[in-house]
Order: sequence, then C-alpha cells, then structure tokens
Amino acid sequence: MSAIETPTGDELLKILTALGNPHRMRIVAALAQGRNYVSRLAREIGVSRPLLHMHLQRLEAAGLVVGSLELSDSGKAMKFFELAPFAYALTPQVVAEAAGTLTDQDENEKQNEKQDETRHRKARTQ
Amino acid sequence: MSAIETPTGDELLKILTALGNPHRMRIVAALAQGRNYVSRLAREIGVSRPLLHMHLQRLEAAGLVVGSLELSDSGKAMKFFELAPFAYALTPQVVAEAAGTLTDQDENEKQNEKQDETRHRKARTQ
DNA sequence: CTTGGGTGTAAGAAGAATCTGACATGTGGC
DNA sequence: GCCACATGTCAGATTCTTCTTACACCCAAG
Repeated sequence: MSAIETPTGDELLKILTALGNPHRMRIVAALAQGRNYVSRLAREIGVSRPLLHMHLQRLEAAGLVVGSLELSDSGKAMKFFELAPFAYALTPQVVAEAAGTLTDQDENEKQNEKQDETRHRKARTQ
Repeated sequence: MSAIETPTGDELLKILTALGNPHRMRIVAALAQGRNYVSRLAREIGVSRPLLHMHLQRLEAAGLVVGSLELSDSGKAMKFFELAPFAYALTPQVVAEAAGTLTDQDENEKQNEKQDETRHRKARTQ
C-alpha cells in the first residue's frame, strides 16, 4: 500500500506548481500508461522536444517522475521517464501545516547561514 | 466525514494553480484558524490589501474559500472569508484521469457567441 | 561523410502572473 | 467638514513562466 506523504512547504509548493499546468498534467497522463523516452513522448503528445525537456525537468525536480539515461541495444543513449508513485492529500490542514515551513519570502540568505558560522572561527593572528 | 472529490481537468488545474503559490498557501493557513475579513487578514499576514484581494479571488474561483459580504453591527460592510472544506487526492491516477477532460488550448470559443454585437454604426448624416 | 535519430542546452521572444500605487465609494464618530 | 476604516478596481511596472529557434554532441547505417 502507499502511505500518504506529508511534504514540507517548499516541497508541496514545488509539487503544486509542477502539476498546475495542462502540459504537465498530460505528461503525467501519458506516463501513467508506461515509461517512455523523451523524443517519442514529444511526438506522441505533440510538443517540441526542448519544451518537453523543460516540463520533464520540472516534474522530476518535484519528485513526480524519475528519469534514467539508458543505452539501447544499438548503443544509442535514450532517456526514459516513468512516474513516481506519489500520493498526496490536498486538504486545508495539509496546506496550513505546510505553509508553516515555507522558506520563501526574502529569506534569500538561506545558504549564507552556514558560511556565517564558519567565518567566525579563529582570529587572523597570522 | 468528507468524501474525496474527483475534479475535472479544468477544475483540478484551477485548484493546483490556486494553491501553488506561497502567499495563497499562507492565506489558507491563516483562514484555517478561523474566518476573517480582508483588511484585517491583510494586516495579519503582511500583504497589501489589493494584492490580498487578488489572491482571495483566485482561491474563491477555485472553490477553496468562500466569501460573504456582511454588515457589521456598526453598519460597515466587511467581506469575510472562510475555508471551504476541500479534500482532494493527488495521485498519478487522479491527474491522469483529470488530464483527459482538459478543455485546454483556446477552444474556449465554443459557446461564447451569444448575441450579435452592435456593429450597426449609423452614418450620422445630419 | 552524410543522413537519421537520440541527447542536452542557451538566447531571446512572447505571454501570463504578480505587485504597487492610485483612485473611487460608503459608513460612523468627533 | 474631516478622519478612520471598511469595500472595490484600475493602470502600469515588474517579474516569472512558457515556448521557439537555434546550436552543440554522440552513435549507427547507408
């Protein structure tokens, strides 16, 4: 069985913006019928390959699909994508809880934190 | 108990794009603690009132919140918003099924034609 | 070595979403 | 009248997302 995941605010945000797009919804629908590689998928759903590439990246960044570069028997590199078995509940409580852990806003100094700590070390006595 | 709703493609798309925004997630979180009126909510979550107005419209259009214009005992008009008790499941199957009913593209001009526009510009020859 | 099919990515145009700063309206109280 | 506080809306600037059009590379078959 599949447990219902409880994502953090940023994760949920990425998931929602990833799925909140007609093309990407269709991509998910297409992959629900089985894995596929990029060029073929692009032909099947009538989308340019670079565009599909962008959408797949967005879906993969949200953890909704997984891609793997494989070598076909004839030696060609082909990138296959398949669905990740995600399961999220969309309720006010889930959204409210996730909103509490949103790291957005002007908290741009997100990764500057760790640097600030280390730069406080020993004085430059040389 | 709350049954899990199965939206159409367009509905799900509106829901996802409505929730896929940090501000609107925080608005949902704020309303999860009780109903509130616009100006006060704007002050509490630190957002300009016109901006909050826009976000609330988006949430209401998606059916996630409901607003009602009420008259306070002192006669002032105040628009209260509260959460709608939504509950959606976010799984590949749900998305795939919804994607099939996407009325996407600009096939919006289906029955948008209702009446003949006043294209009779009379020649004002006096 | 050219063609066909696979991969990735970057630049810039086009479009949509977001946000601010006015403006307009109504009410009650001083 | 003026102020405080509520409502709504609009124009424009800004920013983000989406999409096209190129370019790069690799491998195999003709």
